[in-house]
Amino acid sequence: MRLSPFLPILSTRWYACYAGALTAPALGSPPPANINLYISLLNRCAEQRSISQTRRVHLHMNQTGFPHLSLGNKLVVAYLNSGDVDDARQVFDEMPNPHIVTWNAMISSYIRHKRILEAVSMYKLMLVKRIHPDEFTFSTTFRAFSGMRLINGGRAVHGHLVVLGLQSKNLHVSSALVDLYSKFGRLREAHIVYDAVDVKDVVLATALIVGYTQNGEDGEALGVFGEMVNSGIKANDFTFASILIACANLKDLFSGRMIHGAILKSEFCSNIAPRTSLLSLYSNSGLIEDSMKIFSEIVNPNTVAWTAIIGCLLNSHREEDALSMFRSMIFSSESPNAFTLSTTLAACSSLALLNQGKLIHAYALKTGLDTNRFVISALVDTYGKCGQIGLARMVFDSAIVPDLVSLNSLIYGYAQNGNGVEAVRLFHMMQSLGLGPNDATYVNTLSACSKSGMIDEGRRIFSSMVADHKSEPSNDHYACMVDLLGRAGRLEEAKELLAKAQKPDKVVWRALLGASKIHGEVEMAKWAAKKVLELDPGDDGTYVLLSNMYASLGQWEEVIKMKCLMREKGLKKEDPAVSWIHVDRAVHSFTAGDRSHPKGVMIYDELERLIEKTKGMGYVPDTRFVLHEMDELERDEPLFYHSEKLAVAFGVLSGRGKAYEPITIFKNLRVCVDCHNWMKLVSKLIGKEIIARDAKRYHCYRDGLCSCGDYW
DNA sequence: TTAGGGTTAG
Repeated sequence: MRLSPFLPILSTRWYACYAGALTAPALGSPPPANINLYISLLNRCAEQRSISQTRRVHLHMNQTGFPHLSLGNKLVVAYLNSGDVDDARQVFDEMPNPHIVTWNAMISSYIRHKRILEAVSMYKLMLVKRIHPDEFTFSTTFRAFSGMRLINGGRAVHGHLVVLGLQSKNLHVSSALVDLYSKFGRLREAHIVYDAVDVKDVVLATALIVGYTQNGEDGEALGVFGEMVNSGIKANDFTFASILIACANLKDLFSGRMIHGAILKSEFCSNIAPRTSLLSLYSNSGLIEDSMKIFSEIVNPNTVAWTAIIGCLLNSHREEDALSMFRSMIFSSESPNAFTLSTTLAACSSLALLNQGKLIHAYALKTGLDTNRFVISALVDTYGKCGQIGLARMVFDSAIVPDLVSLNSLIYGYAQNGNGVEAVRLFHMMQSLGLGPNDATYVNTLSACSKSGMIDEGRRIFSSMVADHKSEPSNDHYACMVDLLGRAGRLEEAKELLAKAQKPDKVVWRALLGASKIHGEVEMAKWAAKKVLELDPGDDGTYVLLSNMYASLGQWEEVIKMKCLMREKGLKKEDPAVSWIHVDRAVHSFTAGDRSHPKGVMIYDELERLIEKTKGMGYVPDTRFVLHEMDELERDEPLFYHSEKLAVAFGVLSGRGKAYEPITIFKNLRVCVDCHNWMKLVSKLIGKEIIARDAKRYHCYRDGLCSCGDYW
């Protein structure tokens, strides 16, 4: 048999395929057009999802001049299956009368490729051409409107559905509609659609359950789940994954454990989604070891499972473990996504690990995840908490669309870094960025005013919050204002303001207690402490705070009373003060009077030397704070050996002779007044910047001054 | 057709 001149277009295998279908190929001429041949070829192209073969058959059809109009539907599907929506559309547009199935295939392909706008315009084109949509059209179009976040468009399509009388019975349509309304928080409407279906199935019920959990109505989700089980519908892995999230949000360990049992008995016990939800359930209930066990039983964790376990560790304040889990993930076959990066950045932010944060930033830039708003916010937060407010600002400015959370983080960054003026400036210009303040914006801005002593500005913002937003200030806002006024010594004014709070919580009273302590107002401190303990009798921090205040005033009998009271109540002591510093890729931590470091002798020598030199510059030890972080056993240790001083001494020792680099130390509690004064002088003495991050903020000491302006 | 993981504040 002579080969056809068209053979190069098709491979031998394909030739064999059509040769078999041809009855009598004419020698020397193109194969005759044969509809059955093309149908079989196009079916095969669609099955094998092969774009190159689809193009060849298409070309072949053009070359033979075969009118492919009747084959258009097949050709469109072959292109769509091969992932080429644009070529499919071209063929589609040439067809005089595409089949409804072809319209639907086009719409759902656009959705699959996240080209939602085109999906919706396709639906509109259908209406213009007076093509009657069918049930499949509706279910895909609802998904398109849901993806575009256009509730009104979706509603209008719902209207068409009702007009055509197709609305109630079809499960696919109803599920898509429940999903659409749920995504817009319209649970009442979602539930009406759900109720209208007589014979429900697991997908429909799961869509409603997910709607409720994603809108914070977890109790309702449990209700729908109960109804579903009672009506004999069997849950699948999607249902289990979702309902466990409802239990996790409600911290309903009892129901969660029952569902865990049901999963173990089901065929879905090894599926990853329900297992991932179980992780979250146990983590939310404070059972991190159970979460770890479940994770360890997952054979090949995917990105979601890795992210979940990193988040669990973070929630349990095990940031170091969260980071090492992230490293394990990098070595696995799964790649981090935006969820993973924002979670991991939160761990970096919490530990103020600048270099780790920068590595993740680099990864985000490389993978294009740097445009994700969650990643941006987490980066702004991390840089802010690492004292790199310039970088935080750069990341914020790099966002194409400004985002409220990242702006809130930036405001807080400026607050922490002692630039209250810029924080307030940002607050005032946010409207021009098209962003409206939320509760967190006010908390952050007011706390910026508080940290920078901007009393009048804080007052103005607080009043404007009520006037402009007509919202009642929350306890958090009252706490900020009490803190602002109290720190500035206006305790009576703070007390008057507090009286206006409808139902002040312990956060508000603790703000007053803290301010009273700063100003040595014993009676007010006692009153505030009493209120805190009424609201939370187990608040050990309050006992410690009172005890420290008595100590700073030299009222030792009261100190002893407090300690006895704590012992009686079985409360644990406050966490001991720890300071740490990163040197040569290792973390070196110190507690007060700690001599356990291998270079202990050298560190103490260095510290003595620094203290002597700074005394010469006017350093006078402030002995009021001796007990601040000392245990009874260490009371005889001089004030000089506070943890942050040891960390600074080690930093000076390690940095000597090396290229310039600021000394960065961290402390788990707030930095003490004496150490604060001392570090200012050390920065001048050694001609280097000292950066100290304490529990609340950053202090950048340079040339004898601190960025906080001595107000923290 | 339905699912699980994410950023800020006191």
